[in-house]
Amino acid sequence: MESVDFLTSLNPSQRQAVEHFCGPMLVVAGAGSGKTRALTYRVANLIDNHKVNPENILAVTFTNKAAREIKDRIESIFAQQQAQKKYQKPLSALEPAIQTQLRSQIYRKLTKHLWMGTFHSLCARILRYDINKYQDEKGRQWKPNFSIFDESDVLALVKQIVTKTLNLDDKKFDPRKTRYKISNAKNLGLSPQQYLQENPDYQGRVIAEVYSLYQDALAANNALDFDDLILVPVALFSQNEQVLAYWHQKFCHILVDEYQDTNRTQYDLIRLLTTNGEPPPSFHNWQNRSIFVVGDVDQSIYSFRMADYRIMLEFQQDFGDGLADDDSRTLIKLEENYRSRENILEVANHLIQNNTTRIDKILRPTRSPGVPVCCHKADDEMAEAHFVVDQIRTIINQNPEIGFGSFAILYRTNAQSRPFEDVLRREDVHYNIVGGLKFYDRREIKDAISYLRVIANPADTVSLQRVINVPRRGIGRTTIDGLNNAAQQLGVPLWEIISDQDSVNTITGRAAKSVNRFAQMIQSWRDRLETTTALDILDGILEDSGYFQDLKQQGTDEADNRLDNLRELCNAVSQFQEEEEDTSLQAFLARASLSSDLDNLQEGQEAVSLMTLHSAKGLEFPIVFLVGLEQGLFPNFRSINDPLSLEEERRLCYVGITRAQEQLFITHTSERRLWGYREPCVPSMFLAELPPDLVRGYKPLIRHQAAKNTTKNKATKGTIKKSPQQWNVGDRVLHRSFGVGKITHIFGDHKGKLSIAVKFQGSSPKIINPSVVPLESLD
DNA sequence: CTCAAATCCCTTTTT
DNA sequence: GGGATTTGAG
Repeated sequence: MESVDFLTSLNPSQRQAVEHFCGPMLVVAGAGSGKTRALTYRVANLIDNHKVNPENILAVTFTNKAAREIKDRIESIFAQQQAQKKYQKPLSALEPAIQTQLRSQIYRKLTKHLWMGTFHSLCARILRYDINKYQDEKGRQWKPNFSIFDESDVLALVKQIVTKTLNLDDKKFDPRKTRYKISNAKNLGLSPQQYLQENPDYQGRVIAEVYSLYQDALAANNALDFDDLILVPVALFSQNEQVLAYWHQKFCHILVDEYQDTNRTQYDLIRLLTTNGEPPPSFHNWQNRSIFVVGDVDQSIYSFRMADYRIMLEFQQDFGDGLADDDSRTLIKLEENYRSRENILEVANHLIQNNTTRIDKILRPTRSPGVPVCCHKADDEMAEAHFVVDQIRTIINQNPEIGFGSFAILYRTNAQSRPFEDVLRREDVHYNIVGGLKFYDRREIKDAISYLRVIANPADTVSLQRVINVPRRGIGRTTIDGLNNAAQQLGVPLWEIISDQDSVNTITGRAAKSVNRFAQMIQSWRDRLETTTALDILDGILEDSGYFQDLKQQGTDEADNRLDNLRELCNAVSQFQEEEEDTSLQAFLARASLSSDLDNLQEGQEAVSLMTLHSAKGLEFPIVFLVGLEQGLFPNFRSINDPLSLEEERRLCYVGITRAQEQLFITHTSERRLWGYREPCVPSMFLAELPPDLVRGYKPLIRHQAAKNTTKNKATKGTIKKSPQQWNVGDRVLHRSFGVGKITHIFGDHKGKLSIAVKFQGSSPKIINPSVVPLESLD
C-alpha cells in the first residue's frame, strides 16, 4: 500500500505528532491548532504506515460524538485511498453505491475494531468482559449484566441511606453534598476505608459509612455508577495481574484527547494499561508501544468533577524524558491557531494572561484580523435575547449565504437558555438546544429504560420499584413495603420475592394477583432475551405492560408528547441496532446511560445552537454569542472568592471566546430575573480584562484610565504600580492568593512579556507574568 | 390506593 | 418562577 498522502496537508509540528510512532508523547495543543486532526491522522498513520492492527489501538475522546467523528474521518481517508487505488478516481467521483460499499469495507476491516470512545464507554465495555473477576475489599461482586445508575437513581439511594438507614439529619448531611463527596472520593480512587483513613473526623466517618452502605446498595442492585465505571477497572487491574496483562498487551497504542481534564482514577487507568503496573525503568521498553496525549491546560474546565490539569503537567516526569521544553523529544507544541480571526484570538490571549497557573505557551494567529469583537449591554435577559436574535436576523439578511447553523449562543448555566428559546421560537428561528432536561431524563423514557433494565438485570431493585406500579396496576405502598421487607429479611433482591407466587400470596392481600401477573410478564420477556432484538423487547414490553394504552387513553397533549418521545426511543434502538456490532439489550442500555445530549447534535442542520460553555468545548462556530457576562453569573458567585476557581471560570471564558471563527459578540445585562426576583447586575470582571482597543461597545469604568495608558504604549503595559522590577531566581515573592513563593525559573522576554516560574507552598509551580499578575518582592 | 394541593428545593458546570 | 416530592383528604 502506498504511503498516505494526507501528511502533506500538515504543518511541521502537526506532522511530527502524527508520524510519532513508539514511546511517550505529550502534545500541548492550543485552541484551534488542529489537535483533532493530528489525533485522527495519527491513528490513520499507525494503521497505514506502521501496520498496527486497529484492535491494538485505544483512543480516549471526551465525548462519544468526537469518537464517532474521528472514526468517520478515518473511514473517509481510507475510502479515498481505496478509490484512488482501485478506480484511479477521487471518492466523490464514484457512484454513491460504490462509495457506500467502499466505506463499509473499511468499516468492517478497520474502524469497527478500533477501541475509541469516552473513558466511561470504553470501561463499560471492558467490564462487560471482566467484571465477574472482580471483588472489592468487602467482597462485593458484580455480574456482566450490571445496570448503570444515573444521577437521579444514585441520589435517591444516598438519600435513602442518609435519612432512612442511618436516620441522620439531612440538613447536616445533605444527600446532594454527600453524594458529591462520595463521587469525589471515587474520582480520587479512594475506597470507603481509604476515605475514612484520610477523613477520620466525625463528618468523615459518617460520609465513609454512607459511602460503604451506598456500595452495598449498588452491589445489591448489581449496579454501578458513572465513577465506578472507571474505578472498578482500575481496582481490578491492580488486584489481578492476568487481567491487566491481557489488556496491556492488547492496547499497544494509547491516545488520550483533552488530557488536561483527566482525573486521578482515569490517569491510574492509563498508567496501568501503559506500564502493565511495572515501575520504571522496566516499563521504559517502548517497543511497539506508545502513549500519546493531547491537551491544553488553558482549557481545563472540569475540576468540579475532580479533573486535575497537574496530571498533564506531570506527564513529562511520568512517561516522558523529563527534559525542559526546548530540549524535550517527548513534547510537541501546536501553537498556530487556524480557527479564529486574529482579533478574536488576541482577545482570548489577553484574557488568559490574567491566569497564573499556565504552561508557557503562545497561540499565534494565522488569519487576518476580521471585525472587532462586539460587546452589548442589554436592559434585562429578555432584551439580551432580543438583541441576539436581531443580530442573527440582520447578519443573515445581509449575507444570505450564511445559515442558522453558523450561530451559537453560549452561556454559563443551563437556566439561561429559557429567554433565548422563547424569542427564537416566537421569531420562528430553528434552534438546537444541548443539555438542560435530557432526553433520557424524561419520565416516560426513564420508565421504559427501567423496564428494560429489570429485564436485563433481575437484581436491579431500583428500576423494579420504579415500574412495578407504572402504569397503575393496584400495587401500592403497603404491598411494596411488605415485599421489600421480606426481601430484606432474607437478604435477597426484591425480584426473588416477587417472582415467587407462594411468597407473594402469603405476604400481600388484594394486590397478589397483580404482582404475580407483573412478575410473569417480566419473566416472559427475560426468557426471550437471547432470541429477540432490543427493539422488539422494548416495543413488546411497552405494549404488554399497558404503558402505551395508558398514554393513548389519556389523550392529553402531554400524553401525546410522551408517546412521541417513546417512538423516538424506539427509533434510537433501531438506529443502534443498525450501527453497532454488539446489539444486545445490555449494550443498548449502556449506550443510553452514557450518551450525552451533545452526541445527538447534528451538524449541517440549519439551526442555531444553544449550549453551556462546558458543552461547547471542542466545538467551533463561525459566529458566537457569549451571553450573561455578569459578576456572580459568570464568573459564578461560588467561584468569586476562591482564586483557583476564579481561574477556572476565566479558562471557561477563554474556551468560549476561542469557539468563534469569524465573529464574536459578548453581552451582559443591567438586571436579570433570578428565582423570580429582579436583581441588578454588575458587568463581569472579565470584560475589564479584555483589550479595549479590540472590543467595541464596552468601556470599563474602573480601569479605564489605566487601560488607555497601556494600550498606547504596550512596552510599559502592566507595570501599573511600580517601576520596572528586577526578578532573580531564588527571590522570595508574595502573591495575593497563593502567598509566599520562591522563583525557580525566569523565561526570557518574549515579545516583551516576562514569564517567571514560582513554587508556592503546597502547590505545583506556577508560571506567572509579573506584569499582569501583581507580585511583590520580599527580598 | 389514588389524586390533588401544599411544600420545598432550586441555579454552576457533566460522563 | 417552576418542577419534583411530600402530604392529606377521599
